[in-house]
Amino acid sequence: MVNIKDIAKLAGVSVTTVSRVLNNYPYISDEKKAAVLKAVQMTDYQQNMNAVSLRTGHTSLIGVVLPFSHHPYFGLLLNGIANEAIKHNHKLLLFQTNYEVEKEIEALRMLKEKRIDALIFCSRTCDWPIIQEYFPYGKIVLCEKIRDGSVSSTFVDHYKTFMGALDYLYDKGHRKIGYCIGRRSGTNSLDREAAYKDFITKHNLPFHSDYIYDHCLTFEDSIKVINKVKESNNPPSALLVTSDQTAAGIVTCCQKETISIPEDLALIGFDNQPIAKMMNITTFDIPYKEIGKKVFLQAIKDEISQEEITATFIERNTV
Amino acid sequence: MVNIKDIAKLAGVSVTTVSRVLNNYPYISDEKKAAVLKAVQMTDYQQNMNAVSLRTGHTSLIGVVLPFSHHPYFGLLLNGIANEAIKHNHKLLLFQTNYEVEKEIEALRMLKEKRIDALIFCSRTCDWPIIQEYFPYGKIVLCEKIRDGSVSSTFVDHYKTFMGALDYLYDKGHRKIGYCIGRRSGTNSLDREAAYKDFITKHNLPFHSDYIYDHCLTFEDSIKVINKVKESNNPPSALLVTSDQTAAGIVTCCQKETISIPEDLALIGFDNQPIAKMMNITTFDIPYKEIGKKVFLQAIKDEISQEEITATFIERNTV
DNA sequence: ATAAAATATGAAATGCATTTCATAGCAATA
DNA sequence: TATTGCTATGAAATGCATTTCATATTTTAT
Repeated sequence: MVNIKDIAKLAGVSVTTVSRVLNNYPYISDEKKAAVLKAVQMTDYQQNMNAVSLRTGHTSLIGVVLPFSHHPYFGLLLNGIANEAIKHNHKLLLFQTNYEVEKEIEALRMLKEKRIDALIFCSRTCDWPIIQEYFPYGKIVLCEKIRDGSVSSTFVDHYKTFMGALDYLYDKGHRKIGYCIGRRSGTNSLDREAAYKDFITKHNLPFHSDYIYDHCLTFEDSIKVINKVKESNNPPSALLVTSDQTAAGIVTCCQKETISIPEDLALIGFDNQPIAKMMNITTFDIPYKEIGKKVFLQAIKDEISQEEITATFIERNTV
Repeated sequence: MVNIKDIAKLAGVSVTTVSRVLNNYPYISDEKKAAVLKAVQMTDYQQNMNAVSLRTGHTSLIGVVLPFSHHPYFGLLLNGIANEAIKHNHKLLLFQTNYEVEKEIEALRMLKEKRIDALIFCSRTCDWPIIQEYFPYGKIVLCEKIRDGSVSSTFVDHYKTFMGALDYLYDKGHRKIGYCIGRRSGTNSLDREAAYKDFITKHNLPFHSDYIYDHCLTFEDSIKVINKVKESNNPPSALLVTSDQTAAGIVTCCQKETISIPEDLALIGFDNQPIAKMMNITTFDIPYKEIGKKVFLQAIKDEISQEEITATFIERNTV
């Protein structure tokens, strides 16, 4: 394999000059530059990026942590990040964690190993202090609201959004409201739970723990929800569904089960995915690609910043 | 930042010994080993993987090329690859190409730059000779049928599968069969087109170019299909839909439009996604996670191999 | 008892490119 | 004219860890 030394010899210059040509250093005579370029061409030379990274201390690689990539939520986010990465000539290292802490730590460790310049957490399971340990080793960016201003993040205020949705349903007359969520833990989920609890307290409504439907991520997860709703002798009259996929599934299920929407069951989805538009589901538009873009930009910037993204309510026909 | 030299000094041994301890070389006295480990612990030392990679020539990084990650097809494939990568202590570098050749070449270049050990193409746009150029620089694995045995691949025989589906529809009495596909180009699409053309030739059926519906990937892409079907004065009586997402969308559309399935329009989907089961769509099960797993294994193995994956027909209610 | 094999350790070479330092000619400025 | 700034180039140091040699001490085998 040909290296910079070979090029130098071939072009009759020093390795310094070769390096300078390769890195567009301005003060090089045209002859030497041409000679180097010719040698590169002839030998089909390519820098060894491990050597470059060792020397310069950075890799143009950004880590992305997400539990799985086959859900539209993460798919879209990843898409947004990837598109922006391309623009800035960075590559992405993917860490699929299945929500396992050990995998998240592995990703963090790669900051320390200098294999990545920064790390984006699309979602996390590990505790905050673990993340903090790795602050010295590179930029860490999250997709959740951060109390202290210690790291950059781009986030949707889920408390606010959830409360807005709940109030809307309340105004429409609903008193038995439930919600479907991907997982109970995680900052974003806890924020929504807090909103839900504050809401029922505010309006003096009874708390039904069975109005909270867990593990709702996909289209088919709706089956379990509708089965539970059918079995209940006091079912909710409205559901907040944190994924449009599941909301669409619920609509489909209800058609089969002759549960009419919104009369028997009102629905508010989240994400404003194309399927929600197609099925006329009232939802919140959340610009995931935009979030992906922002989060990437934060990852490559030196300054720490917090960006709040607003979810916009889209009224359609399921309430 | 503390390096191996610092550890050596601290532990009172040579850097060689430190390296050996770190790499589990067998012949080290217990005292020295303990001293090194203690120094590592104390200083929170972590190897610089760029230096390791520079020296050893490999990175434990595998590149994955795919057009986009927000479609279940690629999401599932990626998931399968990622799960297997974890088992083998490898990480994935993601190349999202949007089917652009330039991006694919960038991915290939990273083999040459020694940033990745191998490259998996989930889908490609670039021509074969371009790929061939990079054979010397690392293992390349594809998800398509390979003529010559020059690279490893895991693939579904789409010609065979498509022909099987067409024959099935023919036996059921269908003579006006169309199909929905993601893109017209690409080996897999061309294989299906070949099957389609051979099929109509075999049965002496007329070729309607408008029976081929392009750009069908997502649920909502079904709208265009159904609109075209409605407008046609000689619409197909059956459709092969290469993505269950789109097939599910078609089912949903048809419900609204009161086109009854399978009477007015028969449907065979592909992928056997959960949504197909839920909506009772006749489809082909294609084990994408399994393909992902295989393809990863091929990427880290030295030998070249070709693995054919069989798509299994699942009869449900849309034919 | 002696040769061969196993255990244990370190100095120095190596992988490859960037960057600092040093040097020198030439043009612009004071 | 003297001084500063720009252009141009290369030797050597540097980033960090692995691996090859070289060497020495113990064991084991013959």
